[in-house]
Amino acid sequence: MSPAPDPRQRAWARFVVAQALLFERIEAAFGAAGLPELAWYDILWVLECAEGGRLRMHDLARQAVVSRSNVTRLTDRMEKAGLVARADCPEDGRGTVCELTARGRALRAKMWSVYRKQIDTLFGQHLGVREAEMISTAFERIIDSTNQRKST
Amino acid sequence: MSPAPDPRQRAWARFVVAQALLFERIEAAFGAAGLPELAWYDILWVLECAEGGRLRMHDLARQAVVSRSNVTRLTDRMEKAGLVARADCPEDGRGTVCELTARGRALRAKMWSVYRKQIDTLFGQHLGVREAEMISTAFERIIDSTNQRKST
DNA sequence: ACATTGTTATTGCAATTGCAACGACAAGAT
DNA sequence: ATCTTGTCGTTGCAATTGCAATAACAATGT
Repeated sequence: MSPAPDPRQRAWARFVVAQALLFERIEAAFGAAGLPELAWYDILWVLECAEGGRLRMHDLARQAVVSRSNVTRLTDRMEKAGLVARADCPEDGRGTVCELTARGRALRAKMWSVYRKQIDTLFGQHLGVREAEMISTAFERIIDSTNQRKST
Repeated sequence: MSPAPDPRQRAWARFVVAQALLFERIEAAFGAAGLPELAWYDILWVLECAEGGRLRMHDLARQAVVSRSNVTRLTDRMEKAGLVARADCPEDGRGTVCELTARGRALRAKMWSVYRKQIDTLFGQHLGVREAEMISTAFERIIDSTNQRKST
């Protein structure tokens, strides 16, 4: 899919390559700074956005776009590192809530300083404001369309 | 990074989420059709684009945006499946060339029919032509910028 | 109350990946 | 020719991931 004739397929091709290259660079930057991988950042960020810094595993998985079993292993390791804490859910005997710790918040802030620089250098630097806004709205449409299969 | 104030950071946030969701769906579609994973498609496509359907491992890894060791394992499995064939490189005693087989071409075509539908449904469907063109050029700039560190 | 069905989080296991180290060869200097 | 230095492709090993199966509980209907 290199000389794709259709502009939409062409856009997809660039999207795929850019994605691979950028994540590679970002992971390298985290590694060079002695910080954990991007997946941990995502978990920390989703938790920090949540009411009370806590979320049930199911919701955490969905919002971080990670498989159910994967979020279990991920939070296992993060709990060992003292970044999150798990506790039984009082409203649902099956459930578990995952809560951000102070240490988790601190690490996310530290990771963000590295992440932000990378996003700017590798991505934002090459976009005009109008372009960035267009990409936001377009991708938001795309994201919403994948979730439309349960509402109504 | 949800209510990101900066439009570029907002664009990045959507980019990350869309990427995860779309790849998840596409892999699921391949799996449901009894086809291999997307990584195999990428390798097949890069080879098919190459002169003579053959490429040295190093170039294959770079063009498919895969680590060196990973392309070795990937082509190991694909060779066992009869999709590619490896041979020593005549011009360089260290090198290995990886060549697409007829079976490999056939599988790529079959995978494309599934892949194409997914790209259209999940991605292209939600973009205007102007938007698609803008995304293509913007991401091309981004891709090019990551490679600029060796020329000159 | 009870049985049935669905959901939640976890785990075992196999498969995949990244990282560092390796052997084989090429390229350039002396 | 020899010696260093760098590159190519592969592999061992540890870590990570996906998939299917599981136990525990919720929700619904009878």
